[in-house]
This record gives sequence, structure tokens and C-alpha cells, in this order.
Amino acid sequence: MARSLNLEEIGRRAGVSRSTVSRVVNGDPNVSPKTKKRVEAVIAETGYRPHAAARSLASNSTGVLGLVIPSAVETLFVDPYFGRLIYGISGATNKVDMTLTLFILGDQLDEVPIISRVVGPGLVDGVIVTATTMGDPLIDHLRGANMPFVVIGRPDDTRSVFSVDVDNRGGARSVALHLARLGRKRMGLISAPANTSAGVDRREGFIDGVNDAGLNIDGRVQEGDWTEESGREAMETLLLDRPDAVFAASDRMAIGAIHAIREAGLKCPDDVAVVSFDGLIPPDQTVPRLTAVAQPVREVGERAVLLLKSVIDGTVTTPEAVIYPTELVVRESCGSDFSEGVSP
Amino acid sequence: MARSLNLEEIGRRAGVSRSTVSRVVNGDPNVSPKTKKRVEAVIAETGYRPHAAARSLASNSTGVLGLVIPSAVETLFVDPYFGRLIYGISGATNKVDMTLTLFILGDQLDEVPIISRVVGPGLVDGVIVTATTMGDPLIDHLRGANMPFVVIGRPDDTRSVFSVDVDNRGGARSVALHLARLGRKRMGLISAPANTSAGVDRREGFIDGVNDAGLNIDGRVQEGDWTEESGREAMETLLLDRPDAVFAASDRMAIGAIHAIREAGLKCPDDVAVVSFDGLIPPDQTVPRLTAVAQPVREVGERAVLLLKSVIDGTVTTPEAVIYPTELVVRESCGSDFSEGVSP
DNA sequence: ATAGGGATTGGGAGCGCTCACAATTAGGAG
DNA sequence: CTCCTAATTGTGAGCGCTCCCAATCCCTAT
Repeated sequence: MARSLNLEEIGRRAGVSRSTVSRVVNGDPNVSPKTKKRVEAVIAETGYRPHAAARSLASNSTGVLGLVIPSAVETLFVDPYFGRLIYGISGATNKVDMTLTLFILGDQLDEVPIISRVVGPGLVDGVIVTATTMGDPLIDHLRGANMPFVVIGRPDDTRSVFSVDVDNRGGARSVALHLARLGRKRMGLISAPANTSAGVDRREGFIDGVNDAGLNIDGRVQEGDWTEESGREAMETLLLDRPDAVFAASDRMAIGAIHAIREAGLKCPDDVAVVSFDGLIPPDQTVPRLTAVAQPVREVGERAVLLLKSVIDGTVTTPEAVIYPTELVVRESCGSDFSEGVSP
Repeated sequence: MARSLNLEEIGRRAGVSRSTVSRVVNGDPNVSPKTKKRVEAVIAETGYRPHAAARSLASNSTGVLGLVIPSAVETLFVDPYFGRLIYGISGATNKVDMTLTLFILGDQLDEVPIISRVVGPGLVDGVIVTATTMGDPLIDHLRGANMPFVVIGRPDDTRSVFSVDVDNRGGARSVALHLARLGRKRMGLISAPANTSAGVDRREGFIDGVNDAGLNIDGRVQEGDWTEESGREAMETLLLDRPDAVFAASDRMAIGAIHAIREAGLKCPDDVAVVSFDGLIPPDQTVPRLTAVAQPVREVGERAVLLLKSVIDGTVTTPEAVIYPTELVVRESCGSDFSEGVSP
């Protein structure tokens, strides 16, 4: 058996020292061209690759980012949102030459050891946290362990935490204004869980918009849990109140709502207009095509990675909350006469 | 600033040696109860956590599994399949006390450095590969680097590679037989990419079934790329041939097909029966409810993790191909008179 | 008492790398 | 030809842990 392939061994074969090989591997310019060429040849022919753990230990940095998705996401996982987000984050992670590790917290039981691993030294350099509920203890653990982290969403305390979010309030508000402009008077809301910042912000934004339009929500609010089924049930309840428009806080809940409307023998958008949040469902997949507040999920993921990287590097030290704008994409389900993308 | 918290330091504070602390941390039974208690107290009050990289270096094992998803999956990522699979794999990884890192290969360009990282020492103990295309060089890289790996799907060479797959052939075949039993004569196929094993197996299985039923496919085959849009286009082409039943190799393509049928002014299942593969879409989400070959995605993911772990541990050394059965879940879209779950 | 033996504990070596600095070499200028 | 400086290369000391074996301890049997 060949002796293990390490810097020393490569150096021996190339007739140089450990350090020189290390310099070549890490692209240090202070190596003479001939030596560099010779070393590279040996590396190529031996197939040498640096030992990641040894590197991490010596340099005190792992080149790994963690993505933590808290518990109870089995339902959320059917949502296209997470796939999209992970894709964006993964792409950006590759771009900054790092590796992404995934921590999906299942039931409460295994949470503790996993969190302990996440915040422990030598595994990840920093963490992106998403889908966190308000008052999540994870945040305190991270802070306590001095682990750099970025929250996707609106953290409890914006001033002390780095975060990337979309303008949930503004987006939701614009829905109410748009529907009001189309003449809808009795708007209802299918909200998202009240223990999430997105749930709260979309609800408040929408209700603000309703009020700003001189209308009243009159208690036409039902809380869903992001799933289609919950959207359907919420809509069934709302229908008792004869709304003429409904804003669902996610695409999937909107789809459920449309089903409920159809099953009640009503028509969307004629009887009840529907607008959703996310804009992640391909337009032709629903009948009628869904008017939605589109959020740039992928950009959010990428920005979170970049921000986290600067926090790790110490380039950025003052907490900042990046907010991405949302865009109301008008299609048929809101009952607008105007075609896609044109805001009336 | 306090000195860095390591085994030595904890030992100093507890009045024992490095080794003893290590034993306590790792649950070695050869520690007297009193010592153990004392050490645990110190660990608790200091918040000490072992350094993952140091541990990896010394023990030559990282406790990390890699999940590699090859290129061109942006389209695939909207498929519920991956979310489900990742969820299953992640859960199982937690269960065996390991950590999951994700390698999503984007464009060709960054593939090389990422693969190099994956197969290099000290980062992961083993790798799960999925959605690989036939002849994927990744497999050779893994083998060349002596990195333990498990393929989800059917590898090119089943005899030399550990793999977990579902019975794509059998599932697809049962669709043809079922449709034939219902009296359908002109069956068509919307197949998945021919460079994937699932694509090939589902196509061959279905065509076998058609033939076994004494019928002929007569060239009514269109290849899609897993997306809804491709399913719709494939169906539009197939409709020129007036099929009375179609098998789509994925849920999403089936949904596209149903749209195309409706847009052509035809009815599903009356004019054209539709059956899909995957069974991942909640039944009530489509009209009519989709008859599908259901595959146990989550179980496949879990099994892959367990198998990989045994390969890493050396418990299993002879390559094996685990095949999970599939189940035809009969609903309305196939035109069956029988209700869900009952096979006529 | 005292030896023997198992239980418990300690210490050395080393995993493969980085980092700071020392040593060497090379290249000009005088 | 020598000296000085800059470029290049080598060395030592860890990083925090595991693993192995030696040292110590505490009982019990003689």
C-alpha cells in the first residue's frame, strides 16, 4: 500500500518541501514558475487532493455553510418555495467556493443534538436560517456560540441580526389596493401561520391596504398552514361570509381556495377574485391563471449567502436587513381586464 | 479572552486528563461514575463542544454524508420528487447521527472543482448520488477516489455498484395491463429522458406491458423532460394519433397532458385515460384525480442512507441493488369504475 | 501484610495542514 | 568579486482530537 498522499509526500516526490506544495495548492504567487510546474505535475499524476479536515483544523475555517430549516417542514417541503430557495443558496455557495450542508430539524427530539452540532466549532463557518418561527431559540444558540448567521425572513430583532427578506407588507398591501381599484368591496384573507414573520407581515400589509382603500376586512380572516388543503378549508369558511375577493398568503393556499370556490358552484374570478403570494407556480398550471405577488426567491437565497460570507470574512460587521421588493403579477384570477404584467 | 475551550482545558478544570474527558464525551463506559459526573458538569457549565474538524482529522472519519445531484436540475427542482427525497435522506442522516451536505452541480463549469472537493479526503465519509444520467463520469471519479457511494436509481453496472431503486419496469408494465383490462386499445406514452435509467425502464416496462396485452404502441411515444410543459407538448403531438390512453412517466408530465387533452376539447378519462408515475401529487389537486404508480420516495432515501452507512462501516461489502416495489393507485383519470386503492 | 488483577486514568505520538519566521538562493549594483 | 536586497524555499510549532499503551489505583484473596 502506498503511503498516504499528503503535502509532505508530494513534496518529497517533487523535491521540494511541504510548504512549497501548500503554496502551489493554494495559489500563492510566491513560487517560481518552474517549481510550480513541477509540483503541479506531481499533483496531477498522483491525484493528490488536500485533506479538508486537516485544512479546517489548521486554518480554523471549514469552507462550509450550514442551512438550517427548523422543524415541522414536512408540509412545507411540498411547497416549491424550498426547492427554489435551496437551489439559489446552493448555486451561490458554489460560486463563493464553499460547500453547503443541510440541517433539517425534524421532530423536537433530535433537535438538540443537531443544533449542538451546528453551533459547535469546526463544522461550519456560518449558518443561514430560514422558516424560523418567532422567538425561535435557535437564534439564541447561534448568538451564544458566536456563530455567524443570516436569517432569511424578518428576525425578531432586526437591529441585531443580519437578515434578508422580501417586502411582505408592501406586496400584500398592493394586493388590497389592486383589488379595491377593480371594484371589490368584501375582501377576505387566508393568512399564513401567525408565528412566522411572513404570516404576520402579509396579514398586516393586506389589512392595511384594505383600510387604506376605505374598506373593512370585517373579520374575514382565516389562518392556513401553507398547504393547499388548509387553503381549501379556509376558503370554505370564508365563503359563508360571501367575500368577492380573497388574498391567500401563498400560492398553494390560493390553489386550494380556487378549488373550494369551484366546488361551491361559484366562479373565480367572477364571483370571487383570488390573489396569491409567492408567484412560484407556472402560470398555465391553474385555471384561471393566478394573479400573484411574486417574490425573488432565488435572489434572496443568493444574497443571503453573499451576506453571510461577508459576515464570516468580517467585511460587514453592522447588522443589516436587506429587503427585496415584490412585484404584483396580474393575470386572470383577480378579475383584472388587463393582461399579464401590466399594472392597471 | 478565555483560552480556547478544548479537551485539555476541560480536563484541567475538572482535574483529569484530556483522555478522560474524551472518554466522557464519547460515552466510553470505562470511566468511574464520579469522574464522569464531574467532567459532565464542567462541560455543561463551559458549554464545551468538540471540534468537528479535529475529530475528523484524528479519527479519519467525518460523520458527514454527501448528496450529489448532477447538473441541469433546475427544471427537476420544481418536481416534488426532490423535496421528498431530500427530506427522507435528511431524516435518515440525522437518525444515524450524521450530517448531510448537498452538492448540486450547476453548469458544467463548476462541476470539476466541486467533484474534486466531494471525492477528496476529509470532507465526507460517503456519497449518495441521484438523478445521474447514464455513463455519468461522476461514478468513475468516486470509484477512482475509493469513496464509498450509493446510487439512487439503476446504475450502469448493477453488479459493481451499490444502489437503491424502485421497480420502474414493473410499475410501468402494470399500467399497460391495467389500461388494457379497461378496454383501452390505442395507448400512448410520454416518456422521460432516454439518458436516465428511470426514463428507459419506464418506457421499456410500459411497452412490454402493451405488447403482453396483445396490443401495439405503434410509435405513439413522445419524450418529455419531466416538466409539465413538456408533458403538454408531448400530448399535443400524441393527440394527432388519437390515443385512447396515455401513460406519462411523471406526475407533472401527466398534469401537462391533462391540460392538453382539455384544451383539445376532449375529456379525461372518457376520451383519453391518463396514468402517471410518482404518485406524489395530492389526489385532490387534479381534475380528474390522477391514477398513478406510486413510488416510496422517502423510503428509498432512507434506505440509501442506511446502505451507505453500512458500506462506510464495512458491514456490507458485496454490491447489492435494492429494489422497492411500486404500487398502482387507481383513481379516476384512468377511467376505472373502481374506487381508489382497489385493483380491479 | 502483600501480591494479583481488573478498573480507571494519564501521556505520547500523530492525523495533514497552515502560519510565522528563518534560511537559503539569486540577481544586481557598486 | 563582493555585498545587499528581494525572491524563493524550508522548518518548527501548533490546531484539537483519537488511539494505544503504560501507569496508577483500589479491591480482594492469600
